[in-house]
Amino acid sequence: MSAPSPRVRFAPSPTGYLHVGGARTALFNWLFARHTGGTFILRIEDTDFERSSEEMVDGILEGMRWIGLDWDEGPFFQSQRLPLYQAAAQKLIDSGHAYPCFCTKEELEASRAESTAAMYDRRCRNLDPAESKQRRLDGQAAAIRFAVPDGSTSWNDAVFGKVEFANAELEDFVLLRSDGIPTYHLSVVVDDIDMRLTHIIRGADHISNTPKQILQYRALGVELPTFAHVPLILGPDKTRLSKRHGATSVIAYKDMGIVPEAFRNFLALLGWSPGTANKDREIFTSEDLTRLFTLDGISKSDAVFDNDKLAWFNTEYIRAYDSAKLLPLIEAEWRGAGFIPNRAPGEILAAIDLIKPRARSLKDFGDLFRAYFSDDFEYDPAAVTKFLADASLPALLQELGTRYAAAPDFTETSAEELLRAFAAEKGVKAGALINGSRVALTGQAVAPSLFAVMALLGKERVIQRLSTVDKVPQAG
RNA sequence: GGCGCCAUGGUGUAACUGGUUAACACGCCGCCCUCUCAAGGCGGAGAGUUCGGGUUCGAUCCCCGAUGGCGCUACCA
Repeated sequence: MSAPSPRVRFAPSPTGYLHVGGARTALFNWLFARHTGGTFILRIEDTDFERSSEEMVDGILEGMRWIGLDWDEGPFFQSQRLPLYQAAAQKLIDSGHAYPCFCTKEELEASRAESTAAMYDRRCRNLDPAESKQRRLDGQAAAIRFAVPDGSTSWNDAVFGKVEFANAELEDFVLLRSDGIPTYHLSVVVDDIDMRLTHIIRGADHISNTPKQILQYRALGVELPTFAHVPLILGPDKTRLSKRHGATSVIAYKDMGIVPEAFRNFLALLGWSPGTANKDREIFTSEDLTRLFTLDGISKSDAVFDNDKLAWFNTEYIRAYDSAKLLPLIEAEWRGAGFIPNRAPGEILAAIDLIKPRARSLKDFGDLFRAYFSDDFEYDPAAVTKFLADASLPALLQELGTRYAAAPDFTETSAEELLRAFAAEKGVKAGALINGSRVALTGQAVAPSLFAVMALLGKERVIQRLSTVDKVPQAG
């Protein structure tokens, strides 16, 4: 019999938006599934009704779609599978692996306070089964606890190797709350079994939970899946990534003008490496990633989220993107910013091609580069100060404008020839005119080669913007 | 506190089962190019692998301890 096709899952809890760590976990599962030809399942762990919301579910799905992760099965909702967990709990009770606990919150506190290990003292574990049954029949609420056996529990983690816990460290944890709702410990195991998962790829914060789950697999007589724990992502100060460090939701990066493939590429390399053969590369397409991804490339130590590196990936992707592919992303950015371009589609694509090598974010197309898409743009005061401060410049540039108006043709080459001849004639440096013109035409000190910009904008606009250069507000 | 995990320049990673001038990328600095800024080209600083022991002819790599960080320790997930 050959090994079954891998089945993996991403199982977020909709108590918040898809955050960076969750996205990376989802990505690794997805890459693993795609690499092995396996199945990627999406499961929503919404058993905490208080904190879960439909809005968060939508947010998570949106985040996954944004980074390009599609799932083969689901989304399944645990809230709709309650009978499954209850049946499993009953099975565990029947087989002597679990028992009802009638302790109140106060009793539990007292129990933990008395115990040296600060754990529940299992006082309900040895209740007479008949008595327990009667008390439940009488309507007394009971939580179902797992009866942790003696000994120790270990497994061979695909990332961390052998991990072992003494069972004495484990409390008789709750499987089913007294209201019949399962806890995480029960529902994950039941679902992971029911969905026939072969590999559990999840955050390393679950390492300590794993023995509790393994104990249930054994009690249920089910073979263990392969566990692969993935190191966590930390903030720049090496503490757990949180709002304190800035954006933590994946969609926030979309809103910051990050291109999805850049984000995915960046994320993939956080805690994973394609190995020696590819160590000189960092840019990987989705296809590269799925081809190269294996569990043994996952590292054991936590990784720090580096915004500078993300920004670098972003510029690389924006530059490499075809303008036609970039356009929808830019249009979304424009819509968000309330900006309406005033150009023909062909001109827009040409402008994107010209300026994309200089963009660091999709946002740049909506602010820094407005002058390429509209006649309604601002002049950057710093640029004016830097290149347009000379009092003699406006008049010169206006005169240059009239020369362009009188010129028979207007191409990148002819525009440059004319300007340089004009500079020589006036005894000024061509550079001064070029830089001044750049600010007059684009509002920015940073732009592509001036004459390429002129050719793009067209003769009329160049003349227009040069003629009104004296109206440009001087800074400060 | 208890238990578990981790530890290579500022950051992400590499270094086959112990033998390398400890490599690559981001970031940083400088030079070239140049009409600005990026890009690109060239060069540079920055770790002797957290610290201390041990094993070994020889440890980033194996063992022990310490330290630090993180995680878990709920009728949250």
